Amino acid sequence: MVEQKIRLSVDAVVFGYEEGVISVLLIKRKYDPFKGKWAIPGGFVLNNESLETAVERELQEETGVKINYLEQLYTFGDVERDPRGRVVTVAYVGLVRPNTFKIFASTDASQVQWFTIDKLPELSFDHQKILHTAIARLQAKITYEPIGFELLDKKFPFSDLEKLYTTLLGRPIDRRNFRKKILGLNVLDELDKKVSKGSGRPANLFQFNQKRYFQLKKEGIIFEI
Amino acid sequence: MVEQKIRLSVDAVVFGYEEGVISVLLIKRKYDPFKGKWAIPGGFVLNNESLETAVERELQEETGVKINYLEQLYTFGDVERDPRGRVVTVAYVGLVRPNTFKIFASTDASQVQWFTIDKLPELSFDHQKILHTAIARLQAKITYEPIGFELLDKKFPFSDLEKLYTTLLGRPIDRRNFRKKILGLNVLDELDKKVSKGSGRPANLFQFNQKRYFQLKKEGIIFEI
DNA sequence: TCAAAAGTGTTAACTTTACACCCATGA
DNA sequence: TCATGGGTGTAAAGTTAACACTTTTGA
Repeated sequence: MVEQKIRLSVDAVVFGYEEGVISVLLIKRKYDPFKGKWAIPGGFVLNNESLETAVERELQEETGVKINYLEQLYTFGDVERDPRGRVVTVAYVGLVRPNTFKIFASTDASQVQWFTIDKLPELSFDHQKILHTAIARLQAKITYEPIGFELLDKKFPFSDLEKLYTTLLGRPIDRRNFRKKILGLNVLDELDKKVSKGSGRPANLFQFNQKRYFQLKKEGIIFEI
Repeated sequence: MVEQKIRLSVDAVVFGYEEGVISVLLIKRKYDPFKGKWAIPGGFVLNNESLETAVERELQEETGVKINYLEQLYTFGDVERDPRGRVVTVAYVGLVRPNTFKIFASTDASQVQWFTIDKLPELSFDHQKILHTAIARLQAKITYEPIGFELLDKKFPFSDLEKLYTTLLGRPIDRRNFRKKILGLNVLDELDKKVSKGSGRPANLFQFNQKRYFQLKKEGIIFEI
């Protein structure tokens, strides 16, 4: 048997949400191949680190993000996907709260930038395919797992959640029905605090109760929009 | 940067269904590590083959199965999952019709055998974890994608489908409601043929119309049980 | 007092569930 | 003619969808 010459990398599609806009974090590549082109952050896995550790390390190194939620997306292994040779990459989806940290470019990245998901630049490797797979996963997943909260502040007005879902699903949502449904799931705690956004009636703040969610999930109650 | 010493393998959890029983195909390992123990079929990816090709090749080599449906499951990359060193494996789920081929053991396998999924032997590596992930995927997926048909004969009596779902979901199904629902999805062609199983009224045969399914899927109609 | 965003219920349409008897065949 | 599995409809319960006005605040 010939020696295996496959290298393994990880890549992370990191989504952030702010004010009705979903963005993806991309880096500009400092080195060849695809020098000067945009790419999903990622890199080679070290011999003694888990895949998740590798993702977090690469993200930290290249961009400075603080990952809030991370899940494996898919493994891309086409023979010709990397001009340097055979590189198989395990792609992840990450969710972050962009307002809780400052991004910076470092190591392999000459720039880091948030891109609105409907104004993406040309990407390196097969990263467009990966990105589209990730967007599809995110859109599908928010309808059956409570991951939307990972994109919002810990305490948020209900309208933020509604707007997030409107944006991600790409269609309007009936406010009354949505509120009824979500509150009926019993995983949000309503706080006493209120917050006002410029003008208009101040909104009550809510907080996702993960503990209660896991409890309910164990009992077979499912989250579904 | 130190040289990467990670090897990449693929593994396939192959499910078959016959007469109310879901089985998994396992091999008995011919060589160390875990020599003589049961394992999911799989092996190392060659430098110039895609992951899917690798799965199909390994399955063919070790067991002789004819894969009917194959989908990527998850990539398992724990540092300590293989005693030989760092091996990351991309696991797949395969569905087959066991009555359409003959299994045989070859290359790394000293035996190949179908195991009912609730009478599994002790497994090598982290294969138990992989297998459980695969079972969960199969159970979840048959409720929102028409993959159950891949386990049945091309032409099947409705009761076979019903029994398959009963088995996989692990709960009884109302015959009338199930029939209404499935036929309402409009993806089954009713044939003129009938088949009789020993005694009782002969059943009409049905056939899954994949073309129509893809058509309907494109139009946004979703398969759901 | 006006503009802006938050909050709130009811009804009709639709979907899901529960349920039992007759039919066609082979032994 | 009996045993066996196949085939069929209806009504009640539950869920989803449609819809508009009042409240609270800041300017």
